Amino acid sequence: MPELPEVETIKRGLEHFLIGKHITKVTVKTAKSFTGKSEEVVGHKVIEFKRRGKALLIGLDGNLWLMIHLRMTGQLIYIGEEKFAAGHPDKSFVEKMPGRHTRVIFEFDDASHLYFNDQRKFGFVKFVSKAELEKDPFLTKLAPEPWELTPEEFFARLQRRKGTTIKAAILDQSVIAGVGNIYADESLFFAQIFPGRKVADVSRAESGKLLKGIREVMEASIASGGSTMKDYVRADGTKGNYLEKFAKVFQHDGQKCLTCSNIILKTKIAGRGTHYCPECQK
DNA sequence: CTAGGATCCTGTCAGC
DNA sequence: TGCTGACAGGATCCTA
Repeated sequence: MPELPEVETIKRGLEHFLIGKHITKVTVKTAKSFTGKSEEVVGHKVIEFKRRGKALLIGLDGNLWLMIHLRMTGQLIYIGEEKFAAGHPDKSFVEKMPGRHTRVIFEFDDASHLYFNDQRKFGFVKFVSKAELEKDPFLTKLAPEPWELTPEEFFARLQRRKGTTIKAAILDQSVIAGVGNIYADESLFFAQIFPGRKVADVSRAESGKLLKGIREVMEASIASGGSTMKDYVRADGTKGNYLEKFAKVFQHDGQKCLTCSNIILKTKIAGRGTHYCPECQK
């Protein structure tokens, strides 16, 4: 579930807390969730944070990296003097750690902890050298970030997927990095394009508007803090939903379109639940 | 090569 | 209440 804006939010939160700290212990509770020799992570210092698409990259001294992908249900929870939780928003944000879905635990030299939680075990932590990271198949296939793609290059990359739907095309990480199901639906609403339209029928001008939509929707989400504990817990203590801050169609099926008042529909396109306005999107 | 469906895994919810 | 199937903010693998 975490898409580019959520991972960016995590990156900004964690770099604030972790840069300069040494890792003193790594506990792998679920073998599937960790690749590499976890005992060799111990003793290394956190140097830098990067993000590529939906992948979080944590640079350690000695040219070593931790690559983390949250996939559908991953979340990262930092607990030290302060607490920071982001990723798949669920009640673990406010529960005691480790929890039922905790897969990997990192401990730091100030006794703070970072918990990698993942209900469905699709996500992972990989410990690799710089050389291995550069050869990682996910990263080598990954398209440029939305802000690094020119409209011309975006249009050209879309043409590689001419026979499929526009929604399937933008979910393809080799076309544009970081778009997932929420931002696909939201950006297609922004661009007034029906998600099931064939790529071949999307004009150059429309693809330009779509790229603009992807950027703007993601920027709005990042500005609001992605999905974090802050969004999950409202000031009055009730459960929040960060989607309400920016989503106009995602999970709005049955509700009125904010633009035209027609009812937002939900269907299945590209194998995914797809929300759209039948009046605004053609 | 492309497109689309199955698959990995666990939990929740709607409908009998 | 208990069961069953569908579905869930991802990416890869397999088949046609």
